[in-house]
Order: sequence, then C-alpha cells, then structure tokens
Amino acid sequence: MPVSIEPRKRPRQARAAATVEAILEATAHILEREGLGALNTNNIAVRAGVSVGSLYQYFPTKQAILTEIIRRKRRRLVDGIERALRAVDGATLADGVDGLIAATIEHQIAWPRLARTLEAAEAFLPLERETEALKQSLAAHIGGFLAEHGIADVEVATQDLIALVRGMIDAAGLAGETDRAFLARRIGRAARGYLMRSQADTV
Amino acid sequence: MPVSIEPRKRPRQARAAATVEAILEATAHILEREGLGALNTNNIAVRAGVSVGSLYQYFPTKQAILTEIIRRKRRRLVDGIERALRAVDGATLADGVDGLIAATIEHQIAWPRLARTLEAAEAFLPLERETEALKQSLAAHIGGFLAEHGIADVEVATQDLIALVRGMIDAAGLAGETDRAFLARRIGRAARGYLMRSQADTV
DNA sequence: ACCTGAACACCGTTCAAGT
DNA sequence: ACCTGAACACCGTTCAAGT
Repeated sequence: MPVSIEPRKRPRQARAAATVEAILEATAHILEREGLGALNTNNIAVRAGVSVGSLYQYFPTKQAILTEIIRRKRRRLVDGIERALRAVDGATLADGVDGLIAATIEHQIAWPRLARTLEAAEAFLPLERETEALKQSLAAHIGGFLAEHGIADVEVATQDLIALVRGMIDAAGLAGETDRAFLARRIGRAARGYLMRSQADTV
Repeated sequence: MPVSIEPRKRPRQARAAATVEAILEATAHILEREGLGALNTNNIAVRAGVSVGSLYQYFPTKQAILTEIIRRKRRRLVDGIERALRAVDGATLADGVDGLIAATIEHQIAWPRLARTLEAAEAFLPLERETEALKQSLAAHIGGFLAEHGIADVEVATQDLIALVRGMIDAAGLAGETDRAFLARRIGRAARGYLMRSQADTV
C-alpha cells in the first residue's frame, strides 16, 4: 500500500499552527546537522517540544513531514525563478541566464546539507508526479525565456541547464564555498558555452 | 555509536561467495526496480534465496551491503576514468574531455535509478572520508590532464566539470534518454564552454 | 565453514484518556 | 480543538541449533 504523505488536518488554533511549525523546524534542523540517518519521530517530537501523538495529529507518517518541507522549498524555488525572470524581462540572453543562475544559487546554497539530504529523501517519497509537474513548470518558465532568444531544442536545453546549474551549485555547497559571485561566474561560463554553441548549431 | 559498514567476514568456500554475490545482486535489483523505501533485509534474503541469518554472517548491517555496492561502483568509475585517460594521452584538450565524458556516461547511464538511489543512500552512510578520497583520486587524474593543457585553477575546474557532467548525465538518465552520442555532444558543449573561457581568463 | 529461522530490540504509528 | 504517552506492529539484528 502506498505511504500516505498528505497532511492529516489543518491546524485551526494558533498554538496548533505553532506545533506544526515547530515540527517542521525541528526536522529541518536535524536534517541539516545530523542527516537522514539520525531522523526519527521521537527525535523530532523532543526537539519540537511536543509529544509524538501531536506530531501524528498533523502528519500521518514521517514521510509526510519530509514532503511538506520539500514542497515549501520547491515553492520558494519557483517563486525565486519567476521573480528573476520578471527582473530580466527584455534583457539579453546572457544577462537573463546570469539572473537565473543567481536566483538558483540564492535558493540552493543556504543550507547545502539540508538541500542534499532532501534530494536523498525524495528516493523514499512517491513524489514522481509532483517532481514531473515542477520540471514542467520550470521548463515552461525557463524554456519560454530561452525560446524568446532563439535557442533550439528548448526542452532538452532547459533540462540540461537546470541539471548543470544544480550539479555545480550542490558540489560547491558541499565543498563549503560561500563566494556566490565566483560560483555564478563559473556556472555562467558553462551555461553560456552550452547555449552559444546550441545557437550556432541552429545556424 | 557509529554504524558498522565493513564486511563481517570473507567467504571462504565457493557457495559462500555465491551467497554474498546473491545478496548484492538482490539488493541492486530491488533498488533499481523498487527504490530505497522498499529495501529491507527480509526482502533481500528472500530474493537472494538465503536466510537473514546468512546475510548477517557477511554483512553486519543493511548499510554494509549498500556500502559494498557503492564501493564496487566507485572502483568501476575510477577504472573507467583511468582507462579513458590512457586512451587520450597526447590528445587535444577537446578530444580528452570528450573521452572523459564518454567514459562517465558509460558508467553512469546503465542503471539510472540505481545510480540515483545509491547517491541517496550515501546520506545514511558514514562514507565522507571515502568520498573525499574518491574526489581526490579523480581530481588527481583529471586535474593532471587539465593542467597539462594549461587550464587555470585546476582544483575548482575539476570539481566543476565533474559536477556538471554528473548532473547532466543523471538528469538524462532519469528522463529515459538512451542516445549516448547526443548526450555526449551536449555535455561537451558545456564543458568546452567552461574550459575555453577558463583558458581565456588566464590570458 | 556455512546455513536456518525464531526471538529480541527499536522506532514508526495508534489510541484511550486528558485539558 | 488540541495534547499526552503507553501500547502495538514491523523490521533490523542476534543467537542457539543444525549440516
């Protein structure tokens, strides 16, 4: 039987909302400091200052907690990308790509271990459909921008760009890098190299 | 207390060696088809055709089984890279990079879900030191090659190249791509774009 | 040396009782 | 409506008995 990952009920009172936030904060904290292996519901409840029973009032499974954290993070990513695209509206391809890279770095580098751990956690969660929807959404946004600038094979290009940007940011985050401008320049070189030759291919 | 991940004892008889191989094969099979969430030791034992007791004779923990699979996979990657580097000895930078990309694709794209799942599994395993050693080894090999061709900031360049190559291959694998030549060409564009501008920067 | 499977321990989840 | 924590179930691991 598929594991339930949907929140169980909405908190109606302020203290209940605080309980939910405390559970999510405790989970993120444990993931960033100790990793997935150290995460269990007792752990979470103790750090959140509530009982396990309360935890299970709002989340039917441990995986539902992880799912909520992932969904919030994804929402922030999409918001960040949308904001970046509005900001670079009418800009050149190179400037636009730089804006997208900066927005993604901003989103991904703050808690590198948490980011990596959440990606690992996805292997346990039945989120394929949502992941697909996220990709579609990013593809629509980013692909639209690329198409406006004459990039061929937009779907593949979008997949490739997202993959190389994420790969390089994750590696930098795990290596402890904090100089975002330096990282953005390197990613920009790879991305523009990819895109310029992609344009050339279409000539 | 740290989880033990070292093999418990070496098989001495042929049937024991067969048992170990069956356990590893069963684990890889479950990971590729059903993912980490479906992996448990009963599962593994049943599919391997042995009892749980036998499994625990050779592996002290479930994580030790995952560790052995990861170690074998890493060994194959290093071998493949070394072979590729010997093959492109004396070649141009562009040809050498193409050779490295092809070797990495060959290694990573065969069982894309298994590859992704193993990366996720690393979040549970105390493999930091080995992961660091692997990076050092790859950095020594690939960095040496890059340095011979006048690439600046070799350590960062190596990290970036590995990250973008892996990121793009993983994404392609999960998207179900099977055309390795097409994928190699796209990765080559990004990698050469990164490196050529990197060279230009040094002028 | 190798194998088996019932027994034990831990952690995810439930539920009866409370405010 | 929300909270608590003891009880239950499942799966990782052990161990006594077997070939």
